[in-house]
Amino acid sequence: MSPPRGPYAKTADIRETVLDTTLRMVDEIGYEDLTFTAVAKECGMSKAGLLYHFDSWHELLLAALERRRNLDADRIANTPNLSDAFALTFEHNSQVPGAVALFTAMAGHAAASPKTDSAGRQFFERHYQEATAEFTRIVSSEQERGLMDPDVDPKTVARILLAVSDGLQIQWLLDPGIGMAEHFKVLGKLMAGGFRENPPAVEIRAEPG
Amino acid sequence: MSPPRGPYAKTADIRETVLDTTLRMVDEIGYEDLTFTAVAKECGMSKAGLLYHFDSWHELLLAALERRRNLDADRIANTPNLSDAFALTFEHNSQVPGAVALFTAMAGHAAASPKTDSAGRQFFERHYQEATAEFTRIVSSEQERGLMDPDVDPKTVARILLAVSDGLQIQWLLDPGIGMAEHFKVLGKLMAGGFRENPPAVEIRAEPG
Amino acid sequence: MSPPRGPYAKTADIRETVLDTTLRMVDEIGYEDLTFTAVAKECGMSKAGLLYHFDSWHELLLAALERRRNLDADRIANTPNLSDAFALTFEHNSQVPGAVALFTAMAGHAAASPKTDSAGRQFFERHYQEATAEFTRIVSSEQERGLMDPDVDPKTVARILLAVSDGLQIQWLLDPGIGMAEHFKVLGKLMAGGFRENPPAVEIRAEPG
Amino acid sequence: MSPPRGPYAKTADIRETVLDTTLRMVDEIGYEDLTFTAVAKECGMSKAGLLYHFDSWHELLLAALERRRNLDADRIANTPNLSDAFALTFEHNSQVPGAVALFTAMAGHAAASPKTDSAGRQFFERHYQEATAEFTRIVSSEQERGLMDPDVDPKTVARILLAVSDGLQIQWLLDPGIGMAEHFKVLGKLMAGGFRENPPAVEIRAEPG
DNA sequence: AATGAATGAGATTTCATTCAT
DNA sequence: CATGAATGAAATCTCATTCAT
Repeated sequence: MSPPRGPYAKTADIRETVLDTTLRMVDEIGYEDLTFTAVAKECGMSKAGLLYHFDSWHELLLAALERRRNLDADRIANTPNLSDAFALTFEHNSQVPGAVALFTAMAGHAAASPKTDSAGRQFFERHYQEATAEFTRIVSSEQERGLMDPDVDPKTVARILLAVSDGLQIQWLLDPGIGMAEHFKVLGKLMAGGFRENPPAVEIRAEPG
Repeated sequence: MSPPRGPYAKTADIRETVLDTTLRMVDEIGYEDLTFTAVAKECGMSKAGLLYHFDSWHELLLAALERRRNLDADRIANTPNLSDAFALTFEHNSQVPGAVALFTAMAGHAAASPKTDSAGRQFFERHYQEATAEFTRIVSSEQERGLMDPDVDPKTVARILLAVSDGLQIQWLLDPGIGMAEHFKVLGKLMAGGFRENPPAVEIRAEPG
Repeated sequence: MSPPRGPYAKTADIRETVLDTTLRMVDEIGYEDLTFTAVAKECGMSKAGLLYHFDSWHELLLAALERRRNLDADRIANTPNLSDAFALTFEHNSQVPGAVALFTAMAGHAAASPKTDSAGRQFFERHYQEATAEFTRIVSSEQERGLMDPDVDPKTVARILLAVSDGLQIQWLLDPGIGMAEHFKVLGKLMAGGFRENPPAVEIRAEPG
Repeated sequence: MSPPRGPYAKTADIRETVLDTTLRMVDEIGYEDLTFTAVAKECGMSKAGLLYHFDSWHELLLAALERRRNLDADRIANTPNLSDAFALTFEHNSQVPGAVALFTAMAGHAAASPKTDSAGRQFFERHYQEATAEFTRIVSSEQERGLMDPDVDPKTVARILLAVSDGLQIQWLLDPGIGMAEHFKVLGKLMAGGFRENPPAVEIRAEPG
């Protein structure tokens, strides 16, 4: 029942610390300059010491993305409101551009190297399944409340929204002048279609009237 | 004083050949395994020889992306129809997943390293400006033809569509089972909003009227 | 004063188990891929745990070779017949190519590093002394029975035979097609010289008459 | 016809120099402490520079063994006399114990790892084929001159002699007190069998007749 | 008797780049 | 216009070993 021993708890803590350090660093120095050596040093550990906790650099990276995903999931888990979920996600991502870039780069790699990067593929497939499920839930909720066309497949819409989220991020990184609030507003309007003239959902963080 | 024209033409030809080879290779072997050495060999050139034509590896990569962009721009230049433009872009991208991944990775890098990668940033800023302009033109056209809410800012919609395009790509790479046609259809419906019941725009490749 | 016997017996048992595991593994995966870590895991022990029983990896390896030697010595201890002794040794060695390779490699190292590997040198010197003694005994026996020229120094012949054994092994590993029986036959003939036309000794395992 | 360019000749020279340096070093410091880094430094080259000439460390090592083999082959190429060939080979080997150990270790590895070390296996198979052929030639010559039993297969004898050579080497390394001359003498006697009472061949370096 | 954690030293290899020719 | 040669910096990872518990 209980985990093998006391030290194990400590190990889990160390993993978390390392993962958080990795996520912090990737935003500070960018994912291309993020190296195993640098992470080890920042953690006050030797490279070999770090490899004791993670089997490889690649595995550590995936674990870091997974940790971020868990934090993200918690964030929107109780958000029934589409625009709020969207805004929350975006706001957080905006603060961790490096992590976003890392995510995208690794996703690209996993997608392009299905044979040699099975761990990566596995991770990203699951990530998108879960993320899609989460957004699907929200979209369905909007449909039930009459805020969105009930005839469209909620899962399809969820994937589209996920894509917008990923894609807008990149544009925003390259040009922070882009006003995201405005984009959310327009997106909400488009999503609502002709169903409600002033659907509360499109007002970012607005209290429904 | 001015150098003879002949060599210049040859140089330009070589650049083009190299760029096309690079784009072909990135799809065959993935951008992470694409190395300067490999490109040089495939071009039947020594590394030093290749560096005569391009100042650096990074510059070569950016040049390759630029070449792809030119080809892409030509493709949708005369497409007034939104869903056609969308489908055309996607169809081409689907055939060059490696180039898409490379693009995204370099964009991420440029965004995350504004100081050290000014060339990259410059390239991507211009790329998005041009791409946005292109899509803006199309969106405006749709609005003029009464296929889309004229009150929304066309540029904002254009950026959103661009984001969908970039984002859906990644999901599709990870799960080719995703039916893109279906997503286009739903996207079209959402874009059209309540303006037309069966707006021709949502029919992929359909002739209006 | 003296520690209780129980733990000692257990320790000795564990050492034996580890040694046998090591010998088994070296044949399965080759001596170059045989690592301390791998042995520990296969023994269901941690690395630190294994080091409790053996002072170092090198010591463990020497101990493993010593164990093999003991098994080998038992095998030919009661064999007065030269060709039988030869065949027995070879047959066993053929089934443990990894151990043979390990032996040779460590012997080479010990010979080449007399200063830094005194334990190794000590081991191999003793090994050859004992092996030579064993073969000398057999050669003498053959001479007494009139099967071999009594004028040659039996110890010298013993060393030569030992050398043939070690050397043929390598050739056989590289080309298992080499028929060892044939080589034994010829070797026996050469050893017998002109002393007996059909000396029983040269017929491998054959019943005389 | 002519090789591509002038510089090629220089490259061949460099390879030879590196190979000779490697062979010298392996005798000075032993093959287990011989590293790529050390060889590069001794050659006054960077590691990367050295890798320009050899694709990998393993390849360099095999090339070094091949060079040694060529030198060896030249040495006995014109020796029709068995004991002379034997003595020549041994004398040289005695001066390069490290190379002998390296050879044996790599042979063991190649034999034990046929799948992963195909280059090694290829090298050693060829090596033994050629060495066997050389000794076969000499043995046949001895038989023709009536110095050896003509009924035995010369190739089989050749392999046995090769084995003695490889095996005695190890024993001699471990105990340089072993008098090799004595062993040659006995070996010659055994080889000659009853054919000649005082066959000139058994006198090391003796002038026939 | 055995473990989890951590280390240090070093290994090979990759890769864009430089330079003289 | 192009090459062969050489480099430097860094990368990930291996492995036996140590130490406190």
